[in-house]
Amino acid sequence: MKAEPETRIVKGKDVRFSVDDLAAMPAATSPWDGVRNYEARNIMRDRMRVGDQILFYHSNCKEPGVAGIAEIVREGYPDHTATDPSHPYYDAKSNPEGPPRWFMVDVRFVHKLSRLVSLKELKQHHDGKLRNMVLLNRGRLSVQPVTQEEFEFIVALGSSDA
DNA sequence: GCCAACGTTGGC
DNA sequence: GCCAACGTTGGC
Repeated sequence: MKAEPETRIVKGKDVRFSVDDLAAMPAATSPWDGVRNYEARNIMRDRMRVGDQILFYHSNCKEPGVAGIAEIVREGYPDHTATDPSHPYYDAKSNPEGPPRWFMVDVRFVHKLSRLVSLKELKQHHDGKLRNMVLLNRGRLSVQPVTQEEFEFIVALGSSDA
């Protein structure tokens, strides 16, 4: 799951959200709101289960890469920020009276990796263990599937010295 | 700030 | 249902 760790102002509000920001939340837990892509939404709505772990990826920043691990603590439910006109992620096409268009999950901080596993480093394994990784083959999707093998490989990288 | 990749919109 | 125009993502 991708989030932007550096300050970015949308509609007057800072939408920055880093792995440290998650850790600092009450109960180290936060809704993953603001996803406005149907494929990403479907993954949150239909595939994520309580207890699943996710890689917390920092995007659109100085050093993009996997920064930590979180886990799903609440399964897909409507993203109410879509129908709040004052919210940075307001979606004018979402009808508060109709069926919800956008969904979110709640995630809880698990731990940071000992070191950030940068996109640059991930790319070094594009011909190897990360051959099929969606992040490298497709990019541009803010919630995307990761295989068990990819997950373990990246966590192992982030647990060792560079 | 640039721009490639790619998702969405909307006319036809 | 096609596809050109447009908007967004996100690395660099």
